Order: sequence, then C-alpha cells, then structure tokens
Amino acid sequence: MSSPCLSSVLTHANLTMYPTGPTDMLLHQPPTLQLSAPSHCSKASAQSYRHSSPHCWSEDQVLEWIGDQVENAKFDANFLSLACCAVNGSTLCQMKTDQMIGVFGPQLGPQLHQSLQDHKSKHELQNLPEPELNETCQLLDNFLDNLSFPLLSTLRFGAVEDAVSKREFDYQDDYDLSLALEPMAPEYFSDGDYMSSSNESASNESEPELSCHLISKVQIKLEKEETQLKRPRGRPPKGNQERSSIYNTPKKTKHAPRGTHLWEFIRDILIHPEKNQGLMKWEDRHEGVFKFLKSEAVAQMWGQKKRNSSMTYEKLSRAMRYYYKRDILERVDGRRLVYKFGKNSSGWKMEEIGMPVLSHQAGGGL
DNA sequence: AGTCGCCGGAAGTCTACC
DNA sequence: GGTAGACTTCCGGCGACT
Repeated sequence: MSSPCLSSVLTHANLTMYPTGPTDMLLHQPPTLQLSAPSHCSKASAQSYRHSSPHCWSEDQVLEWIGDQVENAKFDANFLSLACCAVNGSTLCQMKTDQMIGVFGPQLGPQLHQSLQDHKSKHELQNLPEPELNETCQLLDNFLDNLSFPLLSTLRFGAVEDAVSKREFDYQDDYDLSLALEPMAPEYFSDGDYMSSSNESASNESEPELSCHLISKVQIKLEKEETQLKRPRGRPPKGNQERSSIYNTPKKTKHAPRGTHLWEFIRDILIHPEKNQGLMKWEDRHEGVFKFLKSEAVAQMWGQKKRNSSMTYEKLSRAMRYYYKRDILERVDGRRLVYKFGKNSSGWKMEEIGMPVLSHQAGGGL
C-alpha cells in the first residue's frame, strides 16, 4: 500500500472545514498542498478531539490529533503513512511507548505518547460540574462535523487516495480566491437574491469584512443543490415571487441531528481561539461579556452551519435577543455588538472549561 | 437626513419528540 | 399527526452618530 501524504489530508480537511475563513487567512494561504498544514488553517482545524476523552476518539479525531502533533513537532508528514493512523482512540490508548515508536518512528512516537498521556490525564482529572458540559463537547463535535464537508467523517483509509485526489481536483477546479474581491458569479447560486443579503449587509458593516465573500465555489455548488430542494426557513419575504417554486417543493423527510444552539455556537467561537480568527473577543472574560468584531462574518459562519446562505447579523442578533427572556444572555446597554452571557448559559466560564482562573484575566483574551 | 445597531412583535419554518 | 422549542424573516420604531 502506498503512503498518501497525511498532511495533504489534514490540509484539505482544514480548508474545507473553514472555506469562509477570514480574508487574511485565505489570501495568504494559497490553495496548494503543503507538507505541513499552514498554521492558520491548522489553528482553525476542528480539534474536536480536545473535548473528548482519548478513549472515545474516533479515527477522524485521532487523525486530527496526530495532525496537530505533526505540526507542533515540525515533523515531515510525508514520512507518515495514513495506514499507521487508522486507529481509534481506544486502540491508541492501549499502545505503549515502544509500540508508538514502532508505528510512528523515534521522533514522533514519544511525542505522541506523551501528548496522549496528557490528554488522558486531563480528561480523567477534569471535573465537569454540569452534565450539559459533556453535551456541549458533543455539540461542539457535531458542530465541527456538520460545518465541514464530509471529508473527515466519510473518508476511510482504504479509499484515501481516491478521495484525496478527487478533492484535489475539485478543490483546484472550484476554489477561487478571487471571490474575495469580486462579486460571485450568478451561476453559482440557485437564487440570485440568496447571496445579495450577505453582500449587502457586509457592505453595511462598519468594519471591513471581506471574509464574508470568501465562500468557495465548492460550498456554493453544494448549497445550490440543497436550496433547490429545501424550503427556506422563516417567514417568506413579502411580494417575493421568485422563491415561489422552492416553496412548492416536497418537504425534506430526513431529520438532521439536533444541532448546536446559537448561543453555544457563539460560546464555542469565544472559548476556542483557534477557531476565532478575530471574529469575536471577550470584553470581560470573567463576567462573560463579549463583543462581535466581525459580526457579518460570524453570521455567515452561523448561516453556513445552518445551511442558510442568507443569514445576516441582523437576523442572528434577533435570535440573540430572544435569549434575553431565557436568561441565556443579558443586555449590555449602550454598547453596540456587545452581549453578555446570562445565568442560564454554561460552558464559557474558565473554571468550567478547565482553564486556570487568574486575577486580572478579564477582558482582551481570545 | 441618512445610516447603523438595537429592539421586540408577528408570522413563518424546521426539527425533535411524543 | 400534533406540538413545542428554536430559530428565521420581516418590519416599524428608537436613539446615537455623522
């Protein structure tokens, strides 16, 4: 069996995971295959393994973990065979140091073993005060899974080469960074006004948000197929006859798994700086006060997760305001784009997520 | 006056659950 | 199939700012 480049898979996973990442991220990371994943992309990778015990890691999560270790060690992933990584967390946890060295080599093996021990002890020691925190981690995993293309979740090692080469082809064929600066070609949309709201709203934003336009053709093509089948959520716009055809389409029967709630999505962005990319920041970490830095970009990400390309910050903020009644969020009067987590929210406090609570740690932290 | 973010009512969809 | 919860969409209004 040949040894497909692990880093290629990881790089693709990252790029497909966040196709609408911030402008600087993509503009400075041309869509070429690299031996080690670009740091930005890597930081934006799922890292869902961090939130579950190594014993419970799936093969995909093991792959993510290995990818991070490869990057940290500046290890040349070309020397790694994907076949070596085709293990789940349970199997991995049974491996001893010498076995790891045997499989991953003398350079990477010990580091992987040490990292695994760290993760194991972290999850054994971590005292989660609320059961929902476990659910939160699962929701985060779901979020990451749902956000990505099915590359990681469907890729099986026997079919890696085919899948990778196909993704390479699709990617190079379809991904166009010029989209960041140019209007999207109308043929990529099923409905011309679907994208108009985001472009329009992005232009309204006081801060530059080029990232709003960074939606790959790959994604758009997928959404095109979806929107042709799926009736848009919410109240239909007044006098909009263009969408009438999709309102008559048969109802989708397949129920998607319960997804992350909006406040959890926001929280996850805030507590995972590697996924934040300057979208939001803590104003007061201790009090749970946060601010949208790139409101429309966050809205686009939310829309991406909900498969709704017409999501805007205005709509997102309406949903946020509903949380006031439920004490999931509290009002922060007089400050634009600023919200505060309420008493019915969870999983954002430092002590809840196992971070050391330092004095003077409020504010500023991503 | 125009723009922007925020507010909250109303009406709608979608999904999970019973 | 019915229902509840969680949004989504639209809209009119408000205050701050330019």
